[in-house]
Amino acid sequence: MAGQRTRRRIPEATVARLPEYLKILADQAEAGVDRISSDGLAELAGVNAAKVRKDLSYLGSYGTRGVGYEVAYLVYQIRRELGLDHDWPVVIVGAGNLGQALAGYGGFGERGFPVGGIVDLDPAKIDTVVGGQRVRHLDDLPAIVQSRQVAIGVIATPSASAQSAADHLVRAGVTSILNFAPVVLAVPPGVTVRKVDLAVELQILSYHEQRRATNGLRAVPADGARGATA
Amino acid sequence: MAGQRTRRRIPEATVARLPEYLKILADQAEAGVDRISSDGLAELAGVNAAKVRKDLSYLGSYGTRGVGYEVAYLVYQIRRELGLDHDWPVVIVGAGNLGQALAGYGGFGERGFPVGGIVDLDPAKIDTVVGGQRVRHLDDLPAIVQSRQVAIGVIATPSASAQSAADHLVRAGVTSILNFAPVVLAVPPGVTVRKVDLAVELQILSYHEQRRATNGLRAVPADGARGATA
DNA sequence: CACGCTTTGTGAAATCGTGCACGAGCGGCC
DNA sequence: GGCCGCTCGTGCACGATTTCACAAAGCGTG
Repeated sequence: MAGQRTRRRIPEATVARLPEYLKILADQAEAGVDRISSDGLAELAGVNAAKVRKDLSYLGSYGTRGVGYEVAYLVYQIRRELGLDHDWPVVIVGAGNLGQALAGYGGFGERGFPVGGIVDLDPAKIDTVVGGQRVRHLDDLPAIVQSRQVAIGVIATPSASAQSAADHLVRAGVTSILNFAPVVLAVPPGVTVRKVDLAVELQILSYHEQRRATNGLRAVPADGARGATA
Repeated sequence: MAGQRTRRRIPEATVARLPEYLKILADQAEAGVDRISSDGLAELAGVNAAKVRKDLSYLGSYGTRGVGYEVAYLVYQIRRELGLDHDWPVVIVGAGNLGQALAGYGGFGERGFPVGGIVDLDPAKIDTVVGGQRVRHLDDLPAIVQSRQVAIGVIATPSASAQSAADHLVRAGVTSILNFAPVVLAVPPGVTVRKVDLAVELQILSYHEQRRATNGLRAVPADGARGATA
């Protein structure tokens, strides 16, 4: 019972799908569904049933042959594996348009990532209140990170300041960064960075549109989550 | 000169990197750099040089051996391949927190994706002005899509309305969707969907944090754009 | 004009991810 | 208690992607 250690290394592709499964399973649990088959989950997630089984098998053998998976238990196991059995406060760097929207968007806290602080450099923004948080000066970053045990930083600054923001975060002790600025960050080994770039997403869509126009009218499912026919 | 047709099918993984290269190259061009080697570009993009060469080779043989690539020409070719030689107006569905932030964020227009319209269902939001656009009723969607030749829709609604938003978009003639709602959309074949889910990104970071805590302190680069040591 | 240095473009090998097919295990029924 | 039907877990083949390694091809120099 004492925290079974992580069994094996989970492939990155699987890790990227687990949150999706988790969301669906949590919804199902709320809707009163007790059990689900790999087929059922696959349909809801828009993926192949074999993939679901293989993905879940990395967590352990938590299914029952002939029956399926117990939803609640699966939710528990995925949460545990993803480290979602406790909250992860995040600190947002940059209280501009995007930073404010992120702080104001309640979705973070609900899903286990409460905003532990917002910092900025602009004196005009400091001490204003955004999403229930008082904006503090960048210099306070180390104190915020220490006191609230923040491990995840969100960069919502203009591109030009993003690298500096990353440096500050790393120096303050943050080891995971979600970067919204369209620049490639340099960070020391041991720090994980993920990037979200809306322009990139749109440009990928543009490619598919362009291709549809140039060649015949061919269906080209995109890489991410693709929809299935209803 | 008359639009060389697309040479081959470009792998999806490559398509996802081209916008990154494009961004870097455009920055370099602006900084006055004329030529760049696969090595140089690789370093700036945080990837392997061979990968850069292979990626670019899908566009054609636009490099000069012993010299490198001409930045301006590469920019031109990537833009052409991605279909960025003209603007792609987008329509935003949902004028809530996120929709407003997206419309207000100037980055879209600058990068060739002007906001061609915003629609919502809430009478309280309709006719308010967001990011220079008057919010219109969802019923006006077909008219907006037709008149402005919109091919790309952005879903910024609550989860519960996302599927309905997608249905409206598809019916209005949109063939590419960028979905910010944390749900799997069902769309007919021929429609491309990409999903951006902040909670998923954070949960992936959480996994890596959790793993760092459980096992030794091991460096685990994430899937997306990872940073290199400075 | 030939040589050597540099950097591209690309086969081939290695790795990673996906999907199929099927044996194994479980619950329910007779 | 044994049989049947269902669904998981997984070995295997396949396809996609990454990486390596090197021949081909410019460019500058003597």
